[in-house]
Amino acid sequence: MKQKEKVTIYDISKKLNISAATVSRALNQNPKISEKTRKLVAETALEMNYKQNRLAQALKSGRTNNVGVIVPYINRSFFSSVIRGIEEELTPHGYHVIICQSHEEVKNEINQLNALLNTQIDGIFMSVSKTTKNTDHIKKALAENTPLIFFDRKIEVPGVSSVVLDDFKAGFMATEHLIKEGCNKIAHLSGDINLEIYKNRYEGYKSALKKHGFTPNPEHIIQTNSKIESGQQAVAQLWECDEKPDAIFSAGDYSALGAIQELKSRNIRIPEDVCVVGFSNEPFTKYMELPITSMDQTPQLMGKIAAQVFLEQVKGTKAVSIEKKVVLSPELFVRNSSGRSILKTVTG
Amino acid sequence: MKQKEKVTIYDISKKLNISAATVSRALNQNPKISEKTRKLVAETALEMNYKQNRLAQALKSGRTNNVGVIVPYINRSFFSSVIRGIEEELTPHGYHVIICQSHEEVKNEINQLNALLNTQIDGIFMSVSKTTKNTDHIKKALAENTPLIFFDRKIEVPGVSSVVLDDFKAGFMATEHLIKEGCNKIAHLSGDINLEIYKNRYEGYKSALKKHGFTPNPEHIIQTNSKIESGQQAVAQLWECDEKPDAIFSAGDYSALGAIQELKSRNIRIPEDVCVVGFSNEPFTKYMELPITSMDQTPQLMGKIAAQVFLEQVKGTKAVSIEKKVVLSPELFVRNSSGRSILKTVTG
DNA sequence: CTTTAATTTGTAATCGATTACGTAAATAAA
DNA sequence: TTTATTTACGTAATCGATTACAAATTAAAG
Repeated sequence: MKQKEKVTIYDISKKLNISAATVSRALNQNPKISEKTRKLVAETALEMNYKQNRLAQALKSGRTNNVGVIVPYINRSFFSSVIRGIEEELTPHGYHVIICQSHEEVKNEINQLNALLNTQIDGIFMSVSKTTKNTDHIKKALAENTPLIFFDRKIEVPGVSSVVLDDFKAGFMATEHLIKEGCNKIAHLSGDINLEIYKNRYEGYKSALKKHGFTPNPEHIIQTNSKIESGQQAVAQLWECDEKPDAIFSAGDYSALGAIQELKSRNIRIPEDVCVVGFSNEPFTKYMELPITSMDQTPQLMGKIAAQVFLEQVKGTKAVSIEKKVVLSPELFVRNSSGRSILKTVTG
Repeated sequence: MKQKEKVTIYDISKKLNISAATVSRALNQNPKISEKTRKLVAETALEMNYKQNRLAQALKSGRTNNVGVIVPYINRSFFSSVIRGIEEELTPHGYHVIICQSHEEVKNEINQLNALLNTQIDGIFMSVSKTTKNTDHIKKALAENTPLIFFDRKIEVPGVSSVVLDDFKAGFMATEHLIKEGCNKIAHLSGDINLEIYKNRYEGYKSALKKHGFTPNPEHIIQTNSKIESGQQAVAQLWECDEKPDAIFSAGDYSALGAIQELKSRNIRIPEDVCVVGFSNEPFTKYMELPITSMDQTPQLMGKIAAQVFLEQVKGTKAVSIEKKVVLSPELFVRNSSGRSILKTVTG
């Protein structure tokens, strides 16, 4: 098999009897090179099939044009969509996206982060794992002066930019929507309160109740994970209460789905008896025969904006640490699982 | 802000008054280094917080420990799951995964491929775009001696390994399943026949019909894209035919979903009047109230195996080009959209 | 106590591109 | 024509790690 015949600027310089420095400058559009030489070099490079060795360049410049993304799992609609957004925004700028999974384990998160730093990455995007409490590894990245941007799931670390959803508002909107549909005993299936996002959704929920003069019933707040079964169990538990809910606001679509399944198996009508609202606008929510109302997080936009924040950061003066906090507005897609007033499915 | 204080082997060598070569050897477990020195270096490296500069190492060795993955879109359940498999298999070996999207455009595919080759990637995994016909860009990668592995969607190029589903068998199985459910006028919603996968599914379909003594009705073969609307239109078109189908085997889950929606709107009962089988086992298929029978492609396994093929390839003698063709078996998940005989949903 | 062999470490080149500094050539000014 | 300026290009160091080759040290053998 033919060896990789790597053509270098030295090969070009030999062929043209000029110095490698001149070749380098010509290729980099350095103004101190005559038009004649520049053209000659460009042509020769083309015909010799020269390809710049980005490793050498990276070693010299300290920039790799690679960024890393750390997410719990990449095959979740939300995360893969964010990554798509990042990729599409950065590719035109010559960046490549390296992906890593933490599997929701802070241990993996630390390993992946260190591995990325070690690879001389130009920046890191991350959504912290559920088990992340300590921020030492993040501060370390910061100490190495590597731009770090949180998206969706963040943790408070001074100097770190973030792009997140307004989860408080989202929780508020979802709850208020249910109130306007005539519900007044709204249960909440929360996620892990250790994560800011779930905490904020919960706070938004409480705030909406308060605004409309309702008091949250502690029995109606149930912590779930993002699994279907967990939603089923939650309903089973809720229907043990003295006061049965007439609506469920779930902080996740899968638990909302499970809740709906359990409600149906109990012959409870949706949305007539109980309204259900999910969260994330997972693709499946709109495909159901009973399409599920859900909160959209605009993941692809989130990725694009995170990428833009990164680009600003690397363009700016290195000496100054920019901390930018972007908060995206959620969008509620009202569908049949809660839209008592709508006649036709909004598939938006 | 504090500058990146990069500790190099020279810093260690100065501190210990030994040569950088010795430091390098000590850190690399070179046997020609005395135990005493090795330990001393290891300790000093640790306390100085030394981190190997992988760029320098990569430049010297020619290996970056990065691999590239090119897929049409990363936020498709199938592709993101394959990527997850690749990532999980390669991370323990010190590799990082760089992802690129082709957006189903061969132009982008070529750009991304070249960009990856330029980055001195150690290997490339790819699923070709629908518009890929010419293989010059792929041969170029091969000429540069970069391991290339196709997964799912491949194109015949000598010397390229591949990991694919047995789509013929899948098409055959799906069709035979429908025949066994008592259907004898089975329509097929095909994908783009330019892609081998769809061609093979179609061939498998025809072969199953033939085996059981049926002749395919050309009017019952409809080319769709993988969109819901396309499935709806297909049903509309099929129900214009003189002979209405009593089953639909769709080469994609979204078109199957569209077909089901359209059938329902025409008050056609599923599975009593018409059975429907989809393809890919997208998450939503099992969440529907009428869960959809679908063919599972074991994407995560596909990714893992593709990664293993890659590892074998880089371990083997560089001089020899290994061409390995792995074919995975599909698995049919029979659900209510076609399982006339099953009582309860198989959610598997 | 030499001589030889085995260990351990140092020197310097290398990977490929970039760039500060310096010089030769070309042009403008005197 | 001579001097001053530009303009264009070359020399060599640099990024950080690896490694062929050589040298120095130690151990073994005679």
